[in-house]
Amino acid sequence: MIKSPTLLSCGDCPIRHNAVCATCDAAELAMLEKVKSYRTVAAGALLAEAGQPLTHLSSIVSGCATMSRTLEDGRRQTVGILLPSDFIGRPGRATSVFDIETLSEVTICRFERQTFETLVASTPHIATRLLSMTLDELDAARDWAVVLGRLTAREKVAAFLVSLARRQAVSSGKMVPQGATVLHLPLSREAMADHLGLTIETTSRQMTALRRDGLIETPSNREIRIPDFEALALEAADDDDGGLIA
Amino acid sequence: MIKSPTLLSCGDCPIRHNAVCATCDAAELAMLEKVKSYRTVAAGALLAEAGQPLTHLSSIVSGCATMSRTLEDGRRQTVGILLPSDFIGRPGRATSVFDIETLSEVTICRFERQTFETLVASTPHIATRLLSMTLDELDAARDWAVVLGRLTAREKVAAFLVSLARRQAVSSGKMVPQGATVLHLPLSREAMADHLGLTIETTSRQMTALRRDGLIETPSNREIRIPDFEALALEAADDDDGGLIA
DNA sequence: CGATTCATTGATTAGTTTCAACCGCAGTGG
DNA sequence: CCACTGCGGTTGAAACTAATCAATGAATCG
Repeated sequence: MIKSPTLLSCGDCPIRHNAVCATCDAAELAMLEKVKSYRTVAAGALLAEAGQPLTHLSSIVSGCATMSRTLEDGRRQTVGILLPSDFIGRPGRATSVFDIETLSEVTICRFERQTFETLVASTPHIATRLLSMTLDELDAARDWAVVLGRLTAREKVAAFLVSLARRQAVSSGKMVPQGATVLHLPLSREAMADHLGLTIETTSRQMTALRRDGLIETPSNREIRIPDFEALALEAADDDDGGLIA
Repeated sequence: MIKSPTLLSCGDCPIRHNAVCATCDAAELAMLEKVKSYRTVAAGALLAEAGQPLTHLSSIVSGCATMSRTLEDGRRQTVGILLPSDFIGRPGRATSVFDIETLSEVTICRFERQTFETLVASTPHIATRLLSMTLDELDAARDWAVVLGRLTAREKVAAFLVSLARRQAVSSGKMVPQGATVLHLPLSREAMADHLGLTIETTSRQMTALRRDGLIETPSNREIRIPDFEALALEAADDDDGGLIA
């Protein structure tokens, strides 16, 4: 399950400019360098479990994971898709509130909780960045509440593809997807359904419907081509214009 | 709409120990005192509008408000119920992402954005407290996603009453509601429905059903008596035990 | 007292879930 | 080599939950 990590210096780190360390200067990076450690985990692993102690805080360096909660009777809701530069764990709380499960092989950059909390307290660059990231996540979580509470199944699926396309566009440099876009789906239909508050079947049907209507093409199950991004965004009913407000 | 504020010193402030200023010392309070101003607004006022500039950040001192978004076609989702000590506005962003609407007469303690952001940068006690509050809100937003995505109408209504009872218990000193509890509903059925992702009619029917089943009593439309809090919590299916993890 | 607003209740409809079957593909072992 | 099995995904039919449409009741306010 846990593979030996590839050594990486912060300067070469792919999430150097997006993660919690984004605004750190050279001296601060040197401190982080001393206390960080990488870990690579196979797909399907539990990085954290609801109610269980979480000894390390970490950033996703590569790969994809979900944050979810499962009710006693088995109903599951995924409350977040974790992609590179996303943060795992909650400073100031010793146990995890959600399950964190890897969807692909995932490499994380981790810090022992106590060490990290000391660092936050003593390094304003990190504290400020953490606050900013947390505020962004809060906005995203509330945006998602609108999707879960008020959109139809078709709109939910469209909204999910649109949000994923936006995140992949951001992390690959170009800020906003436009016109034709190709999208790699890091999730199974089941994981999508868990995030959308739908069943697998409904999710699949809506994917089929979007394909039938020419809004998406599916070269393979995990690849989506969006011929006209704006048209798909329109299906999502969410009047979010891409979050360019900042 | 805007009434003349009652003068109040921070030491006497009802949210002194719960708001963003909770961990400030006397010197820090003195600084806040100089730059704060109170404002009291009638029920039904818009404190902020999605997409519009938000010049002040504030804390709710008394009263109740909702944070919501409305889609072009009129569908509305409330993403948060704001009660005393809750924070309004997002440091680092000049415009509001949501509508903030008062449900009752509301008094807020407000700070000009620039001033507050300077204060956050220079006062670790405020920055830390703000981070901690934001993290709590993030957890709450994600918890609510589970409600919106996976609970039935009956469970949603029960979950809402349970969460409101918990918040009112916390703010009135006792930490956890137990046995028989009386609850003041600051929201109309419509506001409840908007928060639950349901229609007014369904919300009303589920209230009736919970009353029929003896889980709640309704002396008036805005008053709920919960004879057995644990029984109601059980109806909510949400295995949250009250968030005592902190 | 009529008008208005908010809440409840009933009947019907629509959208999503549930139950079930089937397909395509990859891995496995006779 | 190829039937067998397991898994993820798709599709169909029936069941069910919540939404919609419509009417009534209760409370508040000029």
